[in-house]
Amino acid sequence: MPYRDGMRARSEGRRAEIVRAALEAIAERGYRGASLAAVAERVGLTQQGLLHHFPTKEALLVAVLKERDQWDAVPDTQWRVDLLTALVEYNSMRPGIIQTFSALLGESVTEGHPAREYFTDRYTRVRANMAAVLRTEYGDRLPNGLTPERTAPLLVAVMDGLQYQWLLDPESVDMPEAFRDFLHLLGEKPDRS
Amino acid sequence: MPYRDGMRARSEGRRAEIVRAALEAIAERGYRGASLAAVAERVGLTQQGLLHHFPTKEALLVAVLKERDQWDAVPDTQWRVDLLTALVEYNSMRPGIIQTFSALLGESVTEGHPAREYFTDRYTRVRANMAAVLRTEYGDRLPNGLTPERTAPLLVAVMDGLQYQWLLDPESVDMPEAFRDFLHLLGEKPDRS
DNA sequence: ATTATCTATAGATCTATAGATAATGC
DNA sequence: ATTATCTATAGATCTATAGATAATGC
Repeated sequence: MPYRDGMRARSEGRRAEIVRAALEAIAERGYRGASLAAVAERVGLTQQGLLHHFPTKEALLVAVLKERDQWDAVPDTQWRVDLLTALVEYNSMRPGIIQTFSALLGESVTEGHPAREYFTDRYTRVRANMAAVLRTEYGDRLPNGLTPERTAPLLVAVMDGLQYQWLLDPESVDMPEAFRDFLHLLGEKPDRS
Repeated sequence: MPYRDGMRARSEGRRAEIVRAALEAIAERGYRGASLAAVAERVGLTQQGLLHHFPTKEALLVAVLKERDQWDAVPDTQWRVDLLTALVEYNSMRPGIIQTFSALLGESVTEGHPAREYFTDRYTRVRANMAAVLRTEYGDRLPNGLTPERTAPLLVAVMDGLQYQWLLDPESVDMPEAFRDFLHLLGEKPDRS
């Protein structure tokens, strides 16, 4: 069925362009501050033209969040602590994306924000996933005695918190180094062969 | 000079009321999303009445940030790690305030946000201060070998990151417990008597 | 006189709907 | 026919200014 696929392919391409533009606009002004017109301008459309592809502003946000899920799409079962280090290093090379989602996270704690549920669910999932990763690599207790479940929220908190400090002052904060320091704090991994 | 003092006292009282209302409005909608009219309504004023006390929206934000500086106004030299634990416990009882400043921090990483410089400067100061606190209590190296300067950004990151997780899902995240876990990770303090 | 507050209003936005026009692909 | 895009526009907001009115405290 070359017709339907052709249509979808072209349409999806346009939509992808728009999502990319939305990511940039949100990085600059947050979700509430990013107008549809500003996003549209980035892809050479009028605001009404954009609404042909996403019927509401919220629909566009949903697409942005869906896009985010694609990224660190290492399958949940294949995460390892050293991949986290690599992820932080990679992140430190793309401030734009980090800025987008740090701004969204900040906004999402306000009442009735359309990304609130997304982030709540995501953190629940990520904490559980990180706990599983830690258990695989350290066993039921880390060297310092903490359980993986108690350590996971700290691991996630450090990643997020460092991003804010780094975005505000990249010269003063070496994010990857700081994250490695945190892993060092967790203690040496036991030999589990 | 009872006249001038009287005037200032009454005026300052009104201004303080307005700042309090602004803190609440920002917690609910962020700075960009909080309209002057919404703040004014909270104190029974019209939007134009409010502008008599703060000539612009940004002037009101500046007052909000100034207020923030008053709080953890333990003199820089008198901080101790166990006061941090108490602070985190105290914070966990006032979600409103934490929400206000978590929302502001998130917004502040976007371009040209009026609180950006405030937060940049604040984090520089807080990191230096935390490093000094750690040095006083642990000496030049923590038990795990990290210097106070390398540990300080992690300490700050954990506090901020935990706040987001806790605001999004207070049932699932025990913020004070998690923070104590982090301090445990730093290792036992040496006897420095 | 100074201070606090109000009404009226200008001038920008912003999201979303309605409906026209052009292009595309059977 | 379907899809993509545009113009026109409704209806809400939003910040800020201008200027009137009332209250306060010498």
